[in-house]
Amino acid sequence: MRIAEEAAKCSLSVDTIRYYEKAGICPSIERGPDGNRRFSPENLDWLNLLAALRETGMPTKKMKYFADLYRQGDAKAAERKKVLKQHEMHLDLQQARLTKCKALLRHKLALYDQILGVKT
Amino acid sequence: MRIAEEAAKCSLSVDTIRYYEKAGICPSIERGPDGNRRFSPENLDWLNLLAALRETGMPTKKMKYFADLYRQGDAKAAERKKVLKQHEMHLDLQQARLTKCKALLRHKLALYDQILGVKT
DNA sequence: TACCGACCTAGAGCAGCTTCAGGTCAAGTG
DNA sequence: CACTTGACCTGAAGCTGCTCTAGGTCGGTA
Repeated sequence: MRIAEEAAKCSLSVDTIRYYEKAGICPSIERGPDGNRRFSPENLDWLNLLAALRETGMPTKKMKYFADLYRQGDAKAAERKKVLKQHEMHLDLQQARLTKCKALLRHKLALYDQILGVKT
Repeated sequence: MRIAEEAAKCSLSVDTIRYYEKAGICPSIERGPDGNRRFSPENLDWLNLLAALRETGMPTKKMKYFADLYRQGDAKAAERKKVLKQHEMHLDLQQARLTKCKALLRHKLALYDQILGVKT
């Protein structure tokens, strides 16, 4: 009786967590004698990271690649870092999109203000 | 012999444009006597807006709703404005996610620097 | 006339969840 | 002690939003 809480904590749905584990997108999660998942702090750290990566547009394929590197241990730490670095750059791209969209919306909304009169 | 260029201009794929038109997500696009689409400035303006909205996470259902309002004319202008306003707020949410992810990545990258030594 | 490139449509395929059907188990209730 | 309830489990089907494929049309060049 844990998964619902933990899911909420890291802003993933219960189903998404199960899906991620099954697909190897996150490292596998220990089970109790009842067959239910027992989340370790490490698990939570992972899920938190994955949630953040997903929310900012990382494809699951890349997340899986990252998880695969993790399973291969410290030898692959440098490569893992590279994946994160890459995503950091991707964030800038998204930032640009956000800014562009914001400007466009402001423009459109100004037009609506003209049409509608500035009541709202 | 137009769609490929126009698609590139508004950063949508040719297939996406066709899909949007067919699904009523954008207003329909005029055809020449050859059956090919002839994009009006208005069409381009729409596609540009849709591209920006999509890139920042608006679901197609909402885009379609917006297009439906447009087809209903000026009477629905206020409602259309509301949709855009709503998305403007959604942008802030995304901004927060971006910022949070950025902080998390910085933290993780710092840890990797410790493990790997600061070579990179 | 034959081919090439850019367009067209309908429909299949794919990613990333999300929902559903059917089942287990532990705890509380009459 | 049987029974219900609630949180978990699994495998598989369903949904969204494209993306790709197959098969075809049309206008221009060799």
